[in-house]
Amino acid sequence: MLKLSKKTDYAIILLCHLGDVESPVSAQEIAGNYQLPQPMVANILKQLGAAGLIESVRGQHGGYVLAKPADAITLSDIISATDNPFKLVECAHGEELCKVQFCPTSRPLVALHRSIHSFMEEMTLSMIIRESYVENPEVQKTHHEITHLS
Amino acid sequence: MLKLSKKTDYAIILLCHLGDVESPVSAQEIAGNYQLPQPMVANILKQLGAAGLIESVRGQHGGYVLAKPADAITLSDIISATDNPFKLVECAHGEELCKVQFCPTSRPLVALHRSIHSFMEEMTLSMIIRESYVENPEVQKTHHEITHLS
DNA sequence: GGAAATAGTACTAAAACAGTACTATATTGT
DNA sequence: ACAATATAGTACTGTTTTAGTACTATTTCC
Repeated sequence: MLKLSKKTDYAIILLCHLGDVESPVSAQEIAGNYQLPQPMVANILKQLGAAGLIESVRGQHGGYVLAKPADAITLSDIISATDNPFKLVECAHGEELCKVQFCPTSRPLVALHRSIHSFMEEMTLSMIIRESYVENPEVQKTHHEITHLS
Repeated sequence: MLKLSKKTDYAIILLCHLGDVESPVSAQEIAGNYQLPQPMVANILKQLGAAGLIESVRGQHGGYVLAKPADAITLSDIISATDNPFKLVECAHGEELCKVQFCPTSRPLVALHRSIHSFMEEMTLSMIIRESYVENPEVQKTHHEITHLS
């Protein structure tokens, strides 16, 4: 089904959190804050670090901070880091068939793919954080007190 | 991962095909045309029929036709028919937690969900068919000769 | 009645996902 | 020095989802 994996789901939450603070935050701290399984959170942060979206500080008071401004991180970046790069469809026929230059088998989905992909390229972390406040205009708390809902 | 299931992938192809013809087309005919497994195609057509997107004609020269104009069928409709209705995220915490009225856990994703969902509501089958021609401006054949590619 | 089509539903193997576990390394504080 | 607390890297496993198949019943045309 067309839905975000929990990994990406969590990753967005974690990144929103990191976008609201300056000093490094540990995996344990975030996991506790959102009641998420600590090993899961730790793993996702590792992946986000490996993808270059966040930077790590090792050692006793270590943790993670954003590696770049929140408006330089796109939804596409996040999905690429936690799942594979976004691909709306796979070639449904044999691989060899679809590697020919002018594959005769379907292009309607390519247009769709591009539309959604460019949407994700334009949707930045800062926009996500901003929209979360708009959703809760009456609530005046820092973002990391607001978590997620389906 | 955020991708269409093969079912939906195929469904779009099938619907594009039906959008280009007037008389009923059988599952076998379509399967042969696109080299797709016949039982799979048959099953998807059944589902699309149950969802009211296409109408069936039973009997020897039966088949399927669109139940409504191609610009009245949205991508959202198609996904709802073949997979479940689009839901970007599930509640990642316990179900009981997120059923409370003002769930404190995250709303950034709700905004995302709405954006993508409205995109899918606006993307009609006729747009998909039209864009497939734009993709292949040099090719002047009926659409059902053009299939799909990842 | 036979052929060819849809209707409905149940089943299964393979792949993806979610979550856990373990070992190694780095940094801080005492 | 050493204990505590953190990240780094990676491997493993049970569960769920997906993709595809199979079977039986019904409808329609010839």
